[in-house]
Amino acid sequence: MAVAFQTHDHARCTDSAMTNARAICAARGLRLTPARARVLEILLEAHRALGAYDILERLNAEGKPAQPPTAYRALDFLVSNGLAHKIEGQNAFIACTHPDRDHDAAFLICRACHTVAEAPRAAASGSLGQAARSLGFKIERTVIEAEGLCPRCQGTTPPC
Amino acid sequence: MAVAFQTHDHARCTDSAMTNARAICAARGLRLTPARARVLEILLEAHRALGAYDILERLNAEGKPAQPPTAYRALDFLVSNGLAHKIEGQNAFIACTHPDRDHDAAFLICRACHTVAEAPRAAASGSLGQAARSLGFKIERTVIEAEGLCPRCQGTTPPC
DNA sequence: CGGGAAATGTTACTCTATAACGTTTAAGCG
DNA sequence: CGCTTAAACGTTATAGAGTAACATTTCCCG
Ligand SMILES: [Zn+2]
Ligand SMILES: [Zn+2]
Ligand SMILES: [Zn+2]
Ligand SMILES: [Zn+2]
Repeated sequence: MAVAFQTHDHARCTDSAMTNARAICAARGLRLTPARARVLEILLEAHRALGAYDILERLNAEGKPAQPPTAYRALDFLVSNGLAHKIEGQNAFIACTHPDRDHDAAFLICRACHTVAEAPRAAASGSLGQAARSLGFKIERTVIEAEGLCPRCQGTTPPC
Repeated sequence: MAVAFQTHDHARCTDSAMTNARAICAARGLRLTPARARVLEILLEAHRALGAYDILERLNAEGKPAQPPTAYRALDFLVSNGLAHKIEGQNAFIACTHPDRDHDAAFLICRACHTVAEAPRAAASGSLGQAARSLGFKIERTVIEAEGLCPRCQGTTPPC
């Protein structure tokens, strides 16, 4: 975990993540189309959060002129299937580092180098500070938001 | 705490919050100007997160034509001084329910009625789930983001 | 092969947020 | 009190993020 904070063989890191993503999609009957795969690659290469328009720029730089919906559709797919996450505090997206299952996650985001480490959700269920401390990460600001149903709305509202 | 989930005398609730805000600003030498006070009132009355443009609409409805910077400046002031918070997951703002000090906070947001309860940061340092359970809130999705300095960037980067 | 659903392309638009600059207001001081 | 100066505000324009709507293509499945 938190490989992002260590120097590592990043080409390998990206490759194995792509292979893993393909396997996951195959297993679940999901279509990792070229457009979606390319966006995931872009996210994996960056190893940090990218805005939808950053991704668009990269796509356009490759000769394929793309409009916003192209990027957002791919991102929606990746996020809904747990292959990427949205960093709400930055309106940006990042590839998931352990996409075994649909999951919420907790993030440690460096404001200096912009590296993002994803902590398994369990670490944050307990104390986020603990996870940070064990990584040597110094927290300056947190965004903690839980969405769901309040006591009054339970039972009176459809589950989705 | 979490008064938002209970029916309560909301006029009183709003009044006392405004009085409190005035006292805090006086004590800290901050200027709670009419524009800022009005935005805070609007937030308090709503008792839920409002977008900057929702606030603008209300301001304009009162005969004072206002442009975006007017709302954003007031919101920036309120947020930097701990009198309001930004809900990143919704690009929206909410009045703080216990603005004794500058603080991060954790939020429980009902997706049905949009009520927002602010849990003291301490509750989330431990387990957010625990705080939610004790309120009867059913969590469906969480946004947990910590910003700060990663091990590599500490010492090499100015503190602000 | 054909029918239908999923995915894409394309255009236009909405919502969110800030830059930049000039004017007003008001706190602080001799 | 009148002066200085910084903070606050008004205004215009523009940047950045996200979506609606509809036509077209792709591809799965029978
Ligand atoms: Zn890597
Ligand atoms: Zn993940
Ligand atoms: Zn608060
Ligand atoms: Zn509710």
